[in-house]
Amino acid sequence: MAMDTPEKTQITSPLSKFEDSPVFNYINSLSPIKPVKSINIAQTFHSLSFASLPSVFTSPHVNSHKETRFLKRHNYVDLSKPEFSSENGNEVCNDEGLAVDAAQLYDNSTELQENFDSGVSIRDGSVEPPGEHLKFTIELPRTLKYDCGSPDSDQTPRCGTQADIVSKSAGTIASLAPLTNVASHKDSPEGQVHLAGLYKTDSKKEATECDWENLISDASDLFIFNSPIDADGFKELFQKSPNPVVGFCTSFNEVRKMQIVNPFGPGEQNEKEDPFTQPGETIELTQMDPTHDNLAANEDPDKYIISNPSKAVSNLHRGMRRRCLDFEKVGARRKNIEDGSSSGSVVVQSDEKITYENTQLVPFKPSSDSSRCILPGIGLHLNALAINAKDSKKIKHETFSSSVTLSGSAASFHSPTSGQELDESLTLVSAERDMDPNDNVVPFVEDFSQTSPKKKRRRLEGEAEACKRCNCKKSKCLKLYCECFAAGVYCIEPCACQDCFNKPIHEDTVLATRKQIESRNPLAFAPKVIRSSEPAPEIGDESSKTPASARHKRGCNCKKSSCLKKYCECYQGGVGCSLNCRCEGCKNAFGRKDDFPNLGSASVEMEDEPEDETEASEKNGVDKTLQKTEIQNNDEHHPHSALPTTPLRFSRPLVQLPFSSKGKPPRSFLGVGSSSGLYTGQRYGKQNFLRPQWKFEKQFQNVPDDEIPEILRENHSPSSGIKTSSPNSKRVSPPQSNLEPSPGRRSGRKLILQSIPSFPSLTPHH
DNA sequence: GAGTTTGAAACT
DNA sequence: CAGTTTCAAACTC
Repeated sequence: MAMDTPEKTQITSPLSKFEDSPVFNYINSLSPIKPVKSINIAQTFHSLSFASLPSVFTSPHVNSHKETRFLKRHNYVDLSKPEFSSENGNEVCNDEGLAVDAAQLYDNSTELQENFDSGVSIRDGSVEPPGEHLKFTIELPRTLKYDCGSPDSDQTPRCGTQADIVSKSAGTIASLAPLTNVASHKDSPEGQVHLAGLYKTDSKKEATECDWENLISDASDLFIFNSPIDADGFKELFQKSPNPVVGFCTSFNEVRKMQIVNPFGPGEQNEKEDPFTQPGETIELTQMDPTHDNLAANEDPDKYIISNPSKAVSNLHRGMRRRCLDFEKVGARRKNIEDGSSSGSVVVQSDEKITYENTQLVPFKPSSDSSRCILPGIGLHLNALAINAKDSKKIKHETFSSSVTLSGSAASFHSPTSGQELDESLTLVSAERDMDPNDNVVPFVEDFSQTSPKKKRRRLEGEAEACKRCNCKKSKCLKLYCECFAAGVYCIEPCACQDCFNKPIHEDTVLATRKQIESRNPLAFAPKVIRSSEPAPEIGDESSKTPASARHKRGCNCKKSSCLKKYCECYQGGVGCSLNCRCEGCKNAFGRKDDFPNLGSASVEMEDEPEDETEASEKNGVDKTLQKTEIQNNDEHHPHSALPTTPLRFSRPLVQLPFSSKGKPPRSFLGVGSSSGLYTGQRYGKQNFLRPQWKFEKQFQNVPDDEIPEILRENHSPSSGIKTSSPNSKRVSPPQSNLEPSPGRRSGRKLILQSIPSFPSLTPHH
């Protein structure tokens, strides 16, 4: 179980008002299971690796719901896409689907409310005032845009200009529904533009409301999986919450209802069968001018009340799929396809998700939008992120989303309240971007999907992003040697690999291989870098100060690089070496192994820990030339250097990764992806894998031990991490989804996300 | 861009 | 589990 417990028992510093609010607490207290799932979904890898995910969840429905939610979001985003207006006949399908989804969303929400309160049948939903939902739908994208829109901006998100609440909301939303955003972005780069337009136009006030609504809805979605009771509790808490935002509760309630009420039944229905699905409506949506600010406000909600859950779901999945390699589901999906019965509407109880996806995929492939059609699959998202990160803001945007996605579920689960954190995370994302000097801001408009290989290539070099591009010659991209594979993403165009099997076409092979590898090492696809929470309760105060903010799960084994080059996974991951490392002559700028806090050792020295090698050397009074020797002596000299995590932590953020300009983000970060990510994302996620997770990280950190899987528990104490071992006897630290390669960037933030195990082991049986 | 170095992953 | 080989990224030129 485990994975993440949203519960933050200890929050060192309130990131936001929200956190303090009862609501936040409530959310945190929610069952850990849900978040995990979310995470899995979000992350490329996680989902892949866990065949046993279901075990975590009590019922498949839950999963379905969640996914459904994402899809819906996704759809919303899509609504704003230009495609709707597109003249292209091919798009009709897409548009239709989108429209349907949006309508559905609305419809569902409405229905849910009705049902929830009055027990009215689902269909009654039409009665309800759609306004909010619609608005909400649209708003979401905006919000994201809002926050994420300016990756370039400094630490300060755009939203900074708006009321805090708004920004928070946005942030929260983003975190909560990263998938949706991501998917939308990915699916249609064009859509981003529209979104941007919307964003620009919408009024702050409205945005605020919407944001909250979105936030709530997202949160509710997360919670939905929980029992209705929980939802109620949450609701109550929420209402009690001091939060000034008006209508928040209302929105939340609605959302909650929606989710609870809509257990999927609708999704299962065939589109045609669904009385609510109306082509005409679809058209309306299509016609909508994405650029309009407030569709919700202006538009008649009723128009949108088209519900086609199936499509919505499929859309959702679609978005997810692309980003992540969902090995587990691949098989199922494939089966569905083969069945032929799967006209899309057909629902397979066992894997509703898949079913929907299939449906979705079919219609979309034909789409004129190249971006959509390219890889039916999975993993694209992360790749896309990586690819584009450098080139465009849009990419950044996506990255953000993706990162969120990776951690997303968990994150969202944790805290709706963490708006601030979200903002921060956003900022972080921006920061990451910033890390790479080469990262030129490109207009979101740019369609990354269409980027030429050259561009991608270019990105490769400069990109700090986690894009995974491999150059495998012999491994067929089916071994961990392959960064793409390791990150849980399919290889894509930018890859220069040969004989690549890491493609959707070979998903069965990929899946099988993955399983094989996981059987050998369950943590093989887990994020390599684990960000441990700051304070380790077990450790003394000193230790708590020294959170080895992040450590490589297995530790490195560097012999010649002194952990000063990217050969070193620790260094590459932007983390200091730990006791787990067997490195020789460690000079890791992010933290020397020697400096790694030992229990009991307190050391002041850490404070001095040099951010960069030079500094470190100086501080230590060691001449670089002598460093080697010195390093060896470090243990003796600084045995206690245990230190200082604190100093390290904070100092690190300031430090820029040496490889920032050219370097890719650490693989582990991707994990997002996927594997990284992602519980990740992909992405983290590749990260893009996912990096935005930072904000989530914090939450994870404080999770009580009981709720945290043992694996994760290690994170609490640096020392513990060391103890951890993989089944293979390898030292494995709790997986973490770090999207961010460069902890340094995140200075001062408690972003440490304790990794969420990507593998099944996390499940209850664990 | 080719060649070298490096260390993780895989293999024995 | 240790040692060796394979591999591809990182790095250098």
